Amino acid sequence: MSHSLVSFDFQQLQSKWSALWLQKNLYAVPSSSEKPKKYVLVEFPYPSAAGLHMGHCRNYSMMDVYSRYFRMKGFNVLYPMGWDAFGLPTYNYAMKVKRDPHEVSAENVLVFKRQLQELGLSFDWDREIDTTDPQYYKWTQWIFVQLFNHYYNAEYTREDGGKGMARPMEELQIPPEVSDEGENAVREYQDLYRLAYKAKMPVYWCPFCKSGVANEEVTAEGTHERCDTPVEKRELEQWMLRITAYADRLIDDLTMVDYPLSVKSAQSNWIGRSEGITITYPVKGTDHSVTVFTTKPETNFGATFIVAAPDSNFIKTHSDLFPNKEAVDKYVSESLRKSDIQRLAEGKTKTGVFTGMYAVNHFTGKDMPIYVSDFVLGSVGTGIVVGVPGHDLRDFDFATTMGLEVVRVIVGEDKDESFIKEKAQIIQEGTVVNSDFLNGMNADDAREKIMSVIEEKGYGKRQKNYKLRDWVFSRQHYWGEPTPMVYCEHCGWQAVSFNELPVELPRLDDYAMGEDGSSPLEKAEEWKKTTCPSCGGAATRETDVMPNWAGSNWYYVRYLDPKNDNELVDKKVVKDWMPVDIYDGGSEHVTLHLLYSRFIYKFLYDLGTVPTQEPYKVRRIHGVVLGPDGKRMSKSKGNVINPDEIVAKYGADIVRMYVMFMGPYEGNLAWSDETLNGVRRFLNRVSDRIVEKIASPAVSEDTKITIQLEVLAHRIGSDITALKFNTSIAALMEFLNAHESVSWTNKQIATFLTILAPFAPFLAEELWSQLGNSESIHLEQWPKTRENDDSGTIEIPVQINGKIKARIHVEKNMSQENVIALFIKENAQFADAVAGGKVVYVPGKILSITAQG
RNA sequence: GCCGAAGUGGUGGAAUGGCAGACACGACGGACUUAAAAUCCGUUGCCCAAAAGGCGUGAGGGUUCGAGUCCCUCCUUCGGCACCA
Repeated sequence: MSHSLVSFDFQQLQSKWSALWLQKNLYAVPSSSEKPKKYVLVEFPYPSAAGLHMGHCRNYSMMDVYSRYFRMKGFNVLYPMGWDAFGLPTYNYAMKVKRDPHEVSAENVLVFKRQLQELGLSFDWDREIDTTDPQYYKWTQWIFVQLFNHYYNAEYTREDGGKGMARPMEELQIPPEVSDEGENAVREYQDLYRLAYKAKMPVYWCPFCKSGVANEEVTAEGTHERCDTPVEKRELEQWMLRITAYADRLIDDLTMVDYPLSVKSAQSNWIGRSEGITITYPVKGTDHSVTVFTTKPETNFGATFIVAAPDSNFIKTHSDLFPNKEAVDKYVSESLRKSDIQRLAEGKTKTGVFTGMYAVNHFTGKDMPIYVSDFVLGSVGTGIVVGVPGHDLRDFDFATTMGLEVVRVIVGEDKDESFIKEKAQIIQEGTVVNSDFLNGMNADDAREKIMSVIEEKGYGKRQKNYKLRDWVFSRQHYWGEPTPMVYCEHCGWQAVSFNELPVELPRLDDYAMGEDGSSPLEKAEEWKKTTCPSCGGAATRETDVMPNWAGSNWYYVRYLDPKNDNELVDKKVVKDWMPVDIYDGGSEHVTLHLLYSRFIYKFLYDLGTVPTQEPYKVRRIHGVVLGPDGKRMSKSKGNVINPDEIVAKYGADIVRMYVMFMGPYEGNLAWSDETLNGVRRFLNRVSDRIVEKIASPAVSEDTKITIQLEVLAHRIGSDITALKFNTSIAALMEFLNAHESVSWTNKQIATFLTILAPFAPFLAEELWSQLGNSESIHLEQWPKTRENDDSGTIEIPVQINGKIKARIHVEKNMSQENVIALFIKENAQFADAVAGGKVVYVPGKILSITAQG
């Protein structure tokens, strides 16, 4: 491999300096310090067999510059790294090559670590964590046990004044009629409230991964987001986490954090809170009733029918009463066979069957026929909706198909009461009509009014509804944290006691998943056998493991105290460091990982383990490095750029600076060898010119260069703070372009190298030592800064009626009067314009004149 | 449909309401070289032969001495959510 393209011997520099930095443990971060703290977090990678991706290089390099800058500014900066090694890719790969995932994972970690170290990233390796290390997952399991041992008291007022808190199970009030029935009844009652609970329910199942997957991991196309296989639904008994208990806090606390608006809205869309009311209508001729949920009760005078979902409880429990039972049963069994995806694919034509029963509208007294239709989802609200065809597009479609009455109850300014489809919606700021006591009110007031009436008369109750579902937390895999639960015939599910943690993953002869979907751990007969923590009798271990999110929910807390064997984290240490000051990551994690980790962190907050309500003060979303063809890099497209090859060819400094220079932080940017060449030329010039300047430094100081260096230090500092790494590098280039042909003093050379150091740590260190320094440049303070050069003269444009007509040289601090006088002296032809017009002088920027007429 | 982001040269992209196109790539011309690579110098938004001049930040309005930037109305692209009641 030829180095002739690079004018410095980067291989020699890298091996020399990285060895020395490691030996001196240059980037070790003390847990406590007089300095202000800054916690810089990047998403930790799963170490796949393919090695580091170019995207990792870019993201970690950018935040490395950020960390190095703040270190030089006097902060105690924590920039840690670890391994999210329980990822599915590692497991799938191990299965493919038929090896123990432990071994494969350990090898991958070594490759990743070597690659990261070669890039000169300033991680504190003493704090390295690995989610597959039993000393780490001991605490992942501990969190699970705590979830099992707590319930959510939504009425509890916390110390911070907020409402709702996880409380120990012992505090849960057991109704007397339950405790009268004995121990088993009490246990069953408690199980209904635990934050981790086992439930048999239809869950998505991935036939490729042979495992259940969370709703959140299924794409809109109905495929598993990890492997793109279409998912099925199966009934499985699974551990669930009651994330829904935290739904309000997960939405409301977004006001406490600085995330991009798009991220906040993705989070709250995902949780999908809607506020409305339930209404219970009597079923005509029976003593039964039907309960709907609606967010638009002000339209209730326009309600003309009721529709229940095929899988709703109402249909299940009333089917024998329906006059049209036969037709209903047929429809229900047909639609239950269809998947959600199928139903949606069948298009907009609504189908349904009349049950033969009627509900009575409280307000109009009219009979509303009760239908069953699959456009209503059993899992949403009460699984039953009230049809208001005048103001809902779906209801309108259904009414049209079934020939049902349409009543208009809200009109816009045009007062048009016709029933065309386009008008079948709520009119913003509309006026209520045809609605008795609501007539003439605007829609918002009418909603409040009718909700109060509904509650007063006992027809229903205000309620919040969420799209968010509880989190399926079981996977039928091998490569995950064992769920620390045992099953006892007498005592039911019991948590493993603290001194038994961690429950280690047993080694197996065959790690493959069972064809029937059973966990590979089912085969660990000896491991499965255990004793019940409660009665001491024989018990069996849970064989499902946790999903790959489990370890990444809380890893940023463990970095603070990675070797603590007595607590998840030391109380004082976590108080000193949290929250994370900036969390850099990808857009693919803005819903799931962010939501899950915020949930678990809030739970830890309720336990008193962590000191703040939110884990991440600032979240930023970096862009993606695309292949040279502008598409996402992938093996199958053959457009993958391998970091090892590029680093071997150009060296770490050039690669680091190129990936930052290629475009803005948040941009998705195509790889370009040509642009990389520009950076290579720049660093060659830096090396060549600085070596020359060291050989013959200036004898007397050119203060202009000194001032320009101070301006440069300021500009780059503020650019780095704003994550504008591309323009920082442009500023370095501009400076060298302007001053490369003259000699600098040693002091000036030193300052320039200090500013360069965060970007090109190896070359800067080398030239620094050639300058005669024995300590590392990376322990230097950031140089003196100056906001702008306000000495000397400057050329400014003169704008007349919006057009540049002249240029004048002015002193930077000259007054408006003097500038105008100077202008007229040099440009007498504009004297009249100035005298009769409006004149604005923006110091150092522009002189603007607007002539009259 | 709802929510969010973004539209600037041949390309990636700069620009606290103040000289649009910084910086870099590419292209063209030149120097060096037997030649290539590497390096160095010059030109490079568009129109016009050039100068002068004019036109230019998706479109159209507006605010302002001054708008890529702020406001209104559109268009287009990308991302997220979606028969969510």
